[in-house]
Amino acid sequence: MPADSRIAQIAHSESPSPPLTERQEARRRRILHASAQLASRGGFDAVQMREVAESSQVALGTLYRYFPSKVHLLVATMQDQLEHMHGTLRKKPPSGETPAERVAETLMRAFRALQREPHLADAMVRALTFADRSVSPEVDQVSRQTTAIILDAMGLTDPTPAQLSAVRVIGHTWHSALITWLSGRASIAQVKIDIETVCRLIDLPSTSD
Amino acid sequence: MPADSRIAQIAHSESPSPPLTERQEARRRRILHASAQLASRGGFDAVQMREVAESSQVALGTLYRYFPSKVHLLVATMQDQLEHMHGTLRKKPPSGETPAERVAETLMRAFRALQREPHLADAMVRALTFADRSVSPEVDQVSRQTTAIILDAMGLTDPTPAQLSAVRVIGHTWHSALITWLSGRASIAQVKIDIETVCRLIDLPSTSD
DNA sequence: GGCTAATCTAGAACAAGTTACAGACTTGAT
DNA sequence: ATCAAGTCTGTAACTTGTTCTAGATTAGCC
Repeated sequence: MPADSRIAQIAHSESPSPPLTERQEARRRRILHASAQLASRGGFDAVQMREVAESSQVALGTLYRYFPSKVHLLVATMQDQLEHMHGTLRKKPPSGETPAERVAETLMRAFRALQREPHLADAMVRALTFADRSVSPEVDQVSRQTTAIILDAMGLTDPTPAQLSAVRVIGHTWHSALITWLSGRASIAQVKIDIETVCRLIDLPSTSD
Repeated sequence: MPADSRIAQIAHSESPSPPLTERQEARRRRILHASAQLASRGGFDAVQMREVAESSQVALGTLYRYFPSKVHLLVATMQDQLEHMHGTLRKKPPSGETPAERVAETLMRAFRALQREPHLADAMVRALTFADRSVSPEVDQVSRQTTAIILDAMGLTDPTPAQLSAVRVIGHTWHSALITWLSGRASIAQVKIDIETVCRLIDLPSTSD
């Protein structure tokens, strides 16, 4: 069997892969840091694999061993940032009365954070939606993380299927609205309205049948 | 002034550009046809510019004069297909009682059409969400077309702002759900549920304030 | 028909993602 | 300390999107 590509899967404790050594963990961090930094400068296009490699002091081949494609790298970068954001959001829970208000508040807070680094947001979101099947596990992980953030904001531990569907739809809207904003086709105000609109789904009485 | 790139804008009667000659119109059709054909075979990756050029019997440079990038080409392909689909949908209007039902029915019908050519759908949708600012006008046109289809299904001629926002959110959900299906992260059943869920927004009493 | 500007063709050249490979370095087991 | 297996490095090659160029063709106009 080829000795290759065992590291790539380790990232998000899925399978029982051998743990990374300290130096490997450090390499991985350097790479993610370089990726985020380059992305912050010029978005998706500015994250060039050769530059990431150089800037994180790693050979190109090594970079590819850790992240098997540019999209993998950027999705991993997003996971990283999302974790960070989830932590931040936890500290100051939303203050709204209803679940819908709290979710909208949380998403708008996240949105404002992204506005501070629009290029980074661009790189991550474009990678996410451009990802093909080979990145599905990683993208799915991002979805779960997003779902967790929304459920957190709702204050629910045990959602019904109808609520889960509403949460998925909110996630859809969130990503897609973000894209329209990033590509200059929607204003911040419009994104806000759309988020508030979709959040009303939460307070809806669940369907019967 | 550079004589270049006047053709590219003509596609969707926006500015008063000189009309295409017959042979040019034919070239344009050949290119779009080749693009759709290659996309049907293997999705986004299978649409290779050199192949499109060869297959439509046009020089590479000419291809780029008509469509300034691969994404432009695929978005134009989508416009083309959408027009076709809008025509088809018009012929058999949805039968549901409420606007929400009719919209859901229409979208599911469109979804079934896409399922017949999943690779083509993949190529078009990936291009659409990957498009950067330079493609905004074209992407926007696709959005308008989608909006028109949804409004048509609702049977509305003069929507309120709240309804427009609901329609936008439905469009977001539609695109994003499509992507999750195309990349194998959601089942057809799940897409159906999400569409039905978001369509409930339509029948909601409009917000005051 | 002949002129001029615009367009088209063929093909080379360039850019960035990805792969391949030979040799140096680490790691873990003995 | 030594050996084998696995990793990392540096570099070249390959692929596909995109750009460039020189020469042929076409379209509109006299």
